[in-house]
Amino acid sequence: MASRFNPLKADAAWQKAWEENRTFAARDDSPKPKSYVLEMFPYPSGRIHMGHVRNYTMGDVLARFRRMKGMEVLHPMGWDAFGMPAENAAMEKKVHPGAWTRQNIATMKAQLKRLGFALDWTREIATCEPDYYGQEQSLFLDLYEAGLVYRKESAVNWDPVDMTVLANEQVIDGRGWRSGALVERRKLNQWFLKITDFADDLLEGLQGLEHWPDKVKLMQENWIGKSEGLQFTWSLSNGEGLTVYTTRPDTIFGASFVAIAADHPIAQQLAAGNPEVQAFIERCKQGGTTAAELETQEKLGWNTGLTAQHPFDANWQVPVYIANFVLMDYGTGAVFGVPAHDQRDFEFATKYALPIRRVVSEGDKTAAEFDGSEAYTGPGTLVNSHFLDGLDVAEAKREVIRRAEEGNWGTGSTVWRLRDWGVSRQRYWGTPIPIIHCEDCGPVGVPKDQLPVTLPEDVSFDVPGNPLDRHATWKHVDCPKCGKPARRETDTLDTFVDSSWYFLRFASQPSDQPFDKAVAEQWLPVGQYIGGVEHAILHLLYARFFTRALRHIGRIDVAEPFAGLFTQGMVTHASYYQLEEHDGLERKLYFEPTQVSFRADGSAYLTDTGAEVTVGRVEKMSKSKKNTVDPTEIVDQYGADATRWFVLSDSPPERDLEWSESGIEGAWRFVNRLWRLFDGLENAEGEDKDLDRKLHRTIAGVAEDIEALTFNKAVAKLYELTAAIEKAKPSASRTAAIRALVRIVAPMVPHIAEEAWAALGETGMIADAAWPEVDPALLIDDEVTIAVQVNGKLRDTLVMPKGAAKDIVEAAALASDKIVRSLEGKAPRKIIVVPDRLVNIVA
RNA sequence: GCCCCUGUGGCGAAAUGGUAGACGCAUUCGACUCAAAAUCGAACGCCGAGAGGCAUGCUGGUUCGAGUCCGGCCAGGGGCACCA
Repeated sequence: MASRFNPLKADAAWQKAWEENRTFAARDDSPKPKSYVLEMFPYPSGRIHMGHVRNYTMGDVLARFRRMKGMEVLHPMGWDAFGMPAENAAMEKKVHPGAWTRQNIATMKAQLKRLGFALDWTREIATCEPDYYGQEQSLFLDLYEAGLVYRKESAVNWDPVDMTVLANEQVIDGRGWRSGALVERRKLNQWFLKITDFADDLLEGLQGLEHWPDKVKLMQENWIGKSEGLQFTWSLSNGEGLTVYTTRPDTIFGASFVAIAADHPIAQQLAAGNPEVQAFIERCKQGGTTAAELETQEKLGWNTGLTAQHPFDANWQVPVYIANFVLMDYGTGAVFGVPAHDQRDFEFATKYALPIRRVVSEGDKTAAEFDGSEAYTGPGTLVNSHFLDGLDVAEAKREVIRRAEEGNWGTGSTVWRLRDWGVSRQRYWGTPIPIIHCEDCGPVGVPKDQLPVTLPEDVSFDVPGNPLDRHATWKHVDCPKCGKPARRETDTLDTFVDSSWYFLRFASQPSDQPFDKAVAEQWLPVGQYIGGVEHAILHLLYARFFTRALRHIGRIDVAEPFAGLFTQGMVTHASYYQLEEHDGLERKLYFEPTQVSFRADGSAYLTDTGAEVTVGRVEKMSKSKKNTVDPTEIVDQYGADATRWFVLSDSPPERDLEWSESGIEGAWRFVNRLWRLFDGLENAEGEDKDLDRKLHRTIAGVAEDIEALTFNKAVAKLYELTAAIEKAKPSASRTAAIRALVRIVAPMVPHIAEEAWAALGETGMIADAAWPEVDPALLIDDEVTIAVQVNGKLRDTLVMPKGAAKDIVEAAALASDKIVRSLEGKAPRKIIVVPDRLVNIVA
C-alpha cells in the first residue's frame, strides 16, 4: 500500500472504472426493490457552483447508500436547457443560444463527473433537444384535446421603446432593463393550462405527502388559497348590474365604495366618451405585472359618478370607483371596499375621504365610528350590522350567503387564489407551441406525425423581440385541416413545462412516445426529490399539476410525482457591484467574488484596476448577480472526496449556508486520517467491547442520518468513531472497525473507499458492496448518566445502571453531598424522576 | 404589501420539553523536528481568585423544568405566478 493517498489519481481511476462497468446504470428489469433518487436538474448557466455541489452530493450519498442497502437505484441527471439567459448571451456575445447552451452542458457535465457522482448518464436529457421537446409538444396536444389548454387575454410587461415583452426579472424599478423606458402592462392573447381544474385535488393531495416538509405544504396551501366567499350583483344607478366577489360577506354593512378594474367592461365603456377616464385608465396601466409591485404601488381611484345600491338597503348608495389595485384577473374584476377591516380599502378610503365604518368589534371597541390607525382584520363579533349583530365572523358569513341565495341576488362559492397557468412566452429559446392559426378553422393542433415542430436555426438577435415572429418563412404554413395558408404559433412554452415531466422521461425514454406507462410506473413516484427551497411553490406545484393532468388523460396512474421531498437551503454569498449611470438612470454592474479584493476595514476594490466596489447583500448564488463560487479550484486542490465531505459537514442541509472556504482544510485532514487507518490495518487479536459498541452505534446512527439527510450529524458521528479507532489499542475489534469504516464512509467519500477496498483485498467494487450489519445487542448501554437538579438547576450527576428503579435513583440523588448542600436543609416538596435521564427536586 | 423560514461561543453548529455548546474550523500552549510542514497532546462561552453566577436575537407567558411550546417585537433570507 502506498503511504499517501493521491486523490487526483484515485478520483480519475475510479470514475473511469464506474463508467466502464456501467455501475450506476439503472436496470428497469432488476428484481431488486426500486428506489428513485432525484435532484432538481440544473439550468446550464455556464459552470456549476457550490449550490449544485451541495445539492448533488446530498442526493449522491443517498443513492449510493440505498445501493448498499440492496436497492436498484435510479439516479439520473439532465439539463433544464431552455431559458432566457441563452437568449441574453446570444444578444451580448453574438452566439447562437443552442451553441451557447450545448457548450455549457459539456462544461458542466465534465465538472459533475469530476465529483464522482453515481449518476446514470445513459438516461441524460437536455430539454432543448427535439427528442425531448417534441414529446412535450405531443403531451401539450393531448392536454389540448382533453380541454385542459385554452387561450385568453393576459397582461405582460411591455417595453414601449424596445417594443418587446419583458420578464419580471428584466423590469428594474419599473423600467425596462435595456431601454430604461417606463414599463406598462399590455394585454396579449396567450395559452393557459387549466391548473385551477385541479385546485381542490392539489390541495387535498398535500395531506398524503407525509415525507414533505410542513413548510412547503403550508406554502402551497396558502398559494392555492381556498376560501369560501360570496358572488353577488350590485344594481348600478345606470341600470346595469355589477358582479363582485368577496371573501368577507360578513362585512357587507361596512361597505363604503365599490371599485372596478381599469380594464373592466364598465370602465372601458365610460372611457369611450370621456378622455379624462381614458387618461386615468392609461395611468393605471403603468408599471409591471408583479404582485409585489401592484400591492405596494400608490392606490389610485377615479370616481365614476355612478352609484351602487346596497343589497340589504334600497336607500343606501355607495360610489363606484375605477381603481388601480383591482385586477381583472382575480374574481370578477370588481370588489366592494370595507375600509375598517381591509388595509388596502382603509388606505383608499383615507385618501378619498370615504366613510370608515366598524362592523367587527375589536375587544370592547364597538362604535360605528372607526378610531383605529389601520384596518382591523382580526376576529370579533359583528356590530352595526342589523341582523348580523352578535354573530361571530364565520356565522355572519354563512348568514349573508344564506340570505343572498334566498333572495336570489348572490351565490356562495369557493374562491381560489390559484390562477390558471399562463404558458406562452414571446421568446425563441423554448419549446415551440405546436399550434397553427387558421383564419377559417381557428387554432389547430399540429398533427402528431408532423412533430416535432423544431426551432429554426437561422435566427438573429440583433434587435429586441421574438426572432420566431420575424423569421422570414418559419411561421408561414398551411392549415392542417383545410390546407389554406395559415400562421404558425410563434410563442414558446414556459420552461416550467419542460421541468414538469422530465422525471417521467428519465424513468422511460422510448423514441416514439413521451414515456412508456408501465416502465415509468415501475420507478414512480420519485422516492426522494432534493432541490432548493426557492422551488417550494412554482416548480413543485406545476409538476404536481402536470402529473395529475397526465393521469387525467390516462397516460399514467400516478398522482403525486414526488413521494419524498427535501428542500435544501441555499448557498449564499455577498454580491459586489458598482453603480453605473446610463442615460441618466443608475444601474448595478456586478462583479464576481474572484475579481474582488478587500482592505482591512472590509471595503472592497477590483483587484485589476483598484476601482471601488460596493459590498452588496448576502443572497443566493445566481448567475445574474455574479456571486457564484466555482468548485473547480477546490476539487483540483483537494480532490473530489474532500470536497464532498466538506459540503456535507457542519451546516444542516436545509439551512442557508453563507459560503466560506474555511473548513476545507479540515475535510482534507480527515481524508488523510482515514487513509492512515486503512493503510495501517493490522491483524490483531482480542476484543474491545467499547469500540464494538461505538462502531455499531455509528453504523446505525449514520444510516439513520443518511436517510433523514442530516449529513452534518453523520459527519460528526464519523469523526467520533474515527477518533475512537485511532485511540484504541490493536485488537480484532479494531481491525473489524476499520474494515467496517471503509464501508460506512463509502457513500460520502467513494473514491478513497474504493481505493481502500481494493487495497484491503476485498472483491469487486465497494459501490456494489453491502452496508454493514448492525448487532442490536451492542446498541444498548448498561450505564446511564442521570442529571440531578434542584429547582430545575443542575447540581450533580449520577452514574446508574440503565433502567434503575425510580425509588433507587431518587434515594441516590438525595444522598448526594452536593444535593444536600444545595437544599440548605429545605425539605423536598416534590421530586420528579425521569427514568434514565434526570431527577428534579423541587424545594 | 402578502405567504414561508431562520436567529445558540470568534466562526459552522449539536441538543425525543430534561446535564446548552457534541463534532468541526480558527486561536493559544506543549510534544516531535536543526527548522518547517505534517502529525500527536492540551486549553478554548462570558463574569469571578473560588464557591458560584450569567448566557440560545429582544420581550412577556405556559411548565417541576423552555434553545425547544404559545403571544408580541426586531433583524436576516426565500417566494409572490415571465429568473430558474
